[in-house]
Amino acid sequence: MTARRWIAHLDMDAFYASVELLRYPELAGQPVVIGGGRRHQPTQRPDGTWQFATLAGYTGRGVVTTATYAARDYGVHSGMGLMKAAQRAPQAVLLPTDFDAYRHHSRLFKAAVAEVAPRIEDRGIDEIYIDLSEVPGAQDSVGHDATGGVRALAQEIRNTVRRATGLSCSIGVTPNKLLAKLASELDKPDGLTVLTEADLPVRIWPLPVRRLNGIGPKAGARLAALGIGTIGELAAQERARLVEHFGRAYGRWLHEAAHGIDDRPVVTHGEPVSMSRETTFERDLHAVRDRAELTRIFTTLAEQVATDLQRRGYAGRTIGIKLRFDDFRTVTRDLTLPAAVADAAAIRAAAGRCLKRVDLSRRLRLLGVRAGSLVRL
DNA sequence: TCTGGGGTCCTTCCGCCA
DNA sequence: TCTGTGGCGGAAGGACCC
Repeated sequence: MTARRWIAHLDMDAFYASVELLRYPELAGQPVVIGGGRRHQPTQRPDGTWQFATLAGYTGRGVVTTATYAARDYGVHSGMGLMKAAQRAPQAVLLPTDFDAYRHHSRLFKAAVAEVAPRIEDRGIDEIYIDLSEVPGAQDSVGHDATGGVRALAQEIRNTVRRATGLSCSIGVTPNKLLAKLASELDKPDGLTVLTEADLPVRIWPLPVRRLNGIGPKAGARLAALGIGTIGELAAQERARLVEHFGRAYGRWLHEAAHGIDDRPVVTHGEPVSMSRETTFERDLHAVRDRAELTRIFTTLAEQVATDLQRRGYAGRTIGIKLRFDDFRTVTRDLTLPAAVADAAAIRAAAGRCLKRVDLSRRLRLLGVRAGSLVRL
C-alpha cells in the first residue's frame, strides 16, 4: 500500500484586518478597511480610547488592501479604490497598513505550523502550502474514514495557529496544491475541507473557472467568450480544442487543471529573483516641470533597493525601471551590467541610463526601480 | 474619482554566433 | 560565400498572484 499524497493549503482569514483587530478589539464585528497612506493613523483620546478615521470623505489614490467580513457585506473588497469603497461604506473604519505587524504575525503562524508539519512552502505573508504526506498520523484511517487521520492533523494545525496568534485560518487538504488552494476557500472563514479526487464532480466542477489559481481576468474572459463558465464545463472540453485556442502549454494546463491534475511539489526553499521599489505619486508629475521632485523620488527608490539588497545579502546584475503614464500605460527598461551591484550610486546610475531610453512627454503617475539577476554576496 | 506595491513566470522579439 | 537553422542571452511586455 503506497502512501497517499496529502497537501494542505492554509490561508489566514482576512489577515491584515484580523491582525488589526488584535490591537483594536473594540472594532470586532464592525466594517473595517485596511489601505491608503500613512495618514489616517488612529489617535488616542485622553481617556485612552481610540479615535478612528472613517472612509467618509476619503480622497486619494489608495486601494483597499483587506476588508473585514462586515465591510465585505457592503460590497467592499480588496483591490477596490478607496473612493469607491467610501461610497459603499462611508461609516467603515479606515486603518493604514502596518506591514511590520503583519510580518510579525506571519512569522508566528508559520513557526507554529512548522512545529506540527515542517515541509512548508511560503506563498506570501498570509498563506502556505504544507506537505502532510509523511507527517505521523496523516495516513491513518479513523474507523472507516481513510481521511480521518489527515483531517485530525489539519485540525491540530488550526488549533496551533490559533494558540500562537489568536487568529483563525482556513485549510484545504487534498492530493495536490491546485485542489488544496480551491478547497481552502470552500468553507472560509475558519473552515477545514478535505477532498479526494472522487469529490471533484460535486465539489469542484460547479465552481467558476476564475477560481482556478492561474486563470485571471484575461483567460476568464476568453473562456467566457467560448461559453465556458464553470470548471466542469472546462473539463468537458476536448484537450485539442483548448490547445487550439490557448496554445500548447496553457491549453494543456487548462485541461489538466479542470480534471484536478497537478504534480507540482511543495517547494520548501527559494531564492529571490528580483527586488524592487515603486511608488505612485499623489498627483501626476511631468519630467520637465517636476524634474526636481522626480529626481528626488528616483534617487530614494534606488537607495531603497540598495538597502533591501544589502540587508538580505544580494547584488543585482540587471537594473531596471518601471514607469506608468497618466493614461495608465506601463513601460519598463532594463540594463544588464558587466558585474552585479548593490550600492545606491551604481543602481541610480544604471537606472538613469534606462530612463534616457524612454519618451517622457506624457505625465507620470508611477516610478519604480528594480534589481534582477540576483547573486548572493 | 478610476485603478497600490511587491513579486514570479512566460512569451516574443532581436541580435549575435556557431 | 550564400542561405538557413538553432541556441542563447538580453530586453520588453503581459498575465497572474498575494
